[in-house]
Amino acid sequence: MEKKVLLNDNIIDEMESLIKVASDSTRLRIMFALLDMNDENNVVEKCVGEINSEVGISQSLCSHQLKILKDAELVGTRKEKTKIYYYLKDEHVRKLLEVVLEHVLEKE
Amino acid sequence: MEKKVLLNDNIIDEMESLIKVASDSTRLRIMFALLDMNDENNVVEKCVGEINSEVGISQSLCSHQLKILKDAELVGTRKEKTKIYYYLKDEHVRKLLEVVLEHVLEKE
DNA sequence: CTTAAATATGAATAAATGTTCATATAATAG
DNA sequence: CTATTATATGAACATTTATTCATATTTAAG
Repeated sequence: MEKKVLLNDNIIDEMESLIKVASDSTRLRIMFALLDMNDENNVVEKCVGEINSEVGISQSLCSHQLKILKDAELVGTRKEKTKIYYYLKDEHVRKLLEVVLEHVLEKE
Repeated sequence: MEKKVLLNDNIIDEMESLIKVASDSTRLRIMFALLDMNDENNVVEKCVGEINSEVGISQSLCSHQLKILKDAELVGTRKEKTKIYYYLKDEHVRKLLEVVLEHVLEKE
């Protein structure tokens, strides 16, 4: 009953937007590139060039998709000289990727 | 390193498919309708008619979207006379909704 | 067998989305 | 100031997707 009150249209729409951002394979690859080697809770940062070559996509596409991830506040940025470093911003993102990965692996 | 081996294209694609299924407000509403009143780990079942009137969508749309949810194995069905009861099939779905809801509520 | 109730399906349409290409901006080095 | 490197942006296109409408299927009841 309490949950029902919270679940107004606004919240559903925000959930939809957030999940949509995660629902694309290119963006998933980007997020995993930022998750990779993330031992010991260390924050992993990579610049755009590193990301697009690691993921195997064009610079333009990478930049477009990073903008979408940043607008959704799933990644953050840090500027250093000419380079802009991106990192996963939110613990919820990691959990989301974990849950979905588990689900997929379980069905093998 | 171990994770990297697992993350081949197939798995990314399956993750994409799964998240795409969850990334629509109509399907989110349907899933919450099946999650609602789910105290004590009880399984909630509702027939198509109950779902579409509760969610406020047409019978046809509801049926289309339920098919998508079922193909993704996020919901299951049980037949009883002329009615078909749907229920949330997977614990991962609940976790996914939880994580996303938390993320959205935290940003208020 | 006919009718009614519950659900599913197919075609059509409109809207949203991912990707590419060309170009713009910003910052640094020479 | 100019050239170069790194990143961002806008327009265009092709594809996917949600929704509606009309109709089909299934099951039970009379």
